[in-house]
Amino acid sequence: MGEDGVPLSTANSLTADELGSTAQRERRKRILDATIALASEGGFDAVQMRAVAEQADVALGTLYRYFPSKIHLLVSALGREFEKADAGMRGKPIPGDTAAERVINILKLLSRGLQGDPHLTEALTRAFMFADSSAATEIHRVGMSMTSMLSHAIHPDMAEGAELSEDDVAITKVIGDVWLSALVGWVTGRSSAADTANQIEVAVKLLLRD
Amino acid sequence: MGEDGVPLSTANSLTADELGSTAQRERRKRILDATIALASEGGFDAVQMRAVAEQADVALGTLYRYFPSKIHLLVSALGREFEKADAGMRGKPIPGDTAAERVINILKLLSRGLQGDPHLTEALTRAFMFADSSAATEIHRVGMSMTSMLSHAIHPDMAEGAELSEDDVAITKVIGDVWLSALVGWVTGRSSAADTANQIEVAVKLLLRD
DNA sequence: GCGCGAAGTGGAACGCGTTCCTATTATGGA
DNA sequence: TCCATAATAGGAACGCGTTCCACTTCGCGC
Repeated sequence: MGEDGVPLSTANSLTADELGSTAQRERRKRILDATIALASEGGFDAVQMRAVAEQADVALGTLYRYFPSKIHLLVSALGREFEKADAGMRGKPIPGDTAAERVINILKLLSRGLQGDPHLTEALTRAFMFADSSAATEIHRVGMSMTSMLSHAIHPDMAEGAELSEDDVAITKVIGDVWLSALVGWVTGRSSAADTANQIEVAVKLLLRD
Repeated sequence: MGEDGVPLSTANSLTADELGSTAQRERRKRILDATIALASEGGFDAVQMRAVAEQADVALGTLYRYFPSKIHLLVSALGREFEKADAGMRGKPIPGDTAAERVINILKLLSRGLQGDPHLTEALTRAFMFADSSAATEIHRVGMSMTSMLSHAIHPDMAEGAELSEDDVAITKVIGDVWLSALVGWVTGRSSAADTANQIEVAVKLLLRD
């Protein structure tokens, strides 16, 4: 469905660009800000649609016009945060002599950012895990940010639009998978932050041993 | 929490063994059967607590007495299915000359079993992803089955209670993670069954190249 | 057999995601 | 400027997970 980035016409969130008026872009921003704020305070359960609407100063119906479900809303918020993180990393060199070290460092940075706000992380991860194909567009954007950050770590001096080798793509995917699983383990209280970090480190070392 | 297998006293599902009377064990079985049946027909959404109660011929309150939430219910059902699969594999030799081949084969078997019943898989995976620490006991059992099956594939001639090397444990965990992520991707409609199979195969080959 | 506490029944009620409807307000073209 | 149309407000209503409660039945020591 939608093969390569081009979304089908299924119920999508209104993206920032296709919003005509300034007022609308601001509404959208207010909604996402409210979402992040509530998630940050109380996690997934605290992001209640009525509460988001009220805090963003929009009607419930309007909220649903912008984001067709709580999941879309949270995944979109996650996307915005990831893009922020990705943008923040671009430019700055990543510390580490080998690809493995750099990948571990970047994931640590990300994790620290996330674990510094456990409730937010819980909310966003839960949403990501629960999303179905109707949120494919939003999820794809998150995946792109992730890939971008990891490629950047593996080949720091690569040009912006350049592509990874097939093997590197495969490795990137696996690392992303492990990271996601580890995050789920942490979010669901199955493993500690230290376990999580370790789990990722072990996986990266197994995969990037050259 | 509950470090190694010994559960804390948090809200647990009533396990099969600690159920005194035969009538109770049968009630529990009826409930899990109803759960699997409903999940198999219509997936996560079709497993409605009222419907489960009715089909299992049990009052709603009783259902909640046995399983404190829909998540506990589904994860317990998943646990039963995994243990069934694990038990079914024991004894039978796994085809494949190398550890990698055997692991891939066993995962294919599992996936085929699961993908043969997409709705059921969707329901169980969703539940697993959404479970929090209060379902730690049930989740732990699923993890044990998974580990058992994978160890069996890596070292087919190993004694029952024997333990894997540290490296093998790490590899097992990573494979489990990838499998879970791939499954989530498939369940949420982000990737096809073929993609999923391929994703796992690539990961296993990356990890078990000796 | 009797009584008592635990377990089960049946159903009302509550919370939150979601849908829907009507009234009001912005917006942009003739 | 005025009007048609879309967008928003405000809020009622519905579905399903979950909780609660009054009542009945079961199991077991006396």
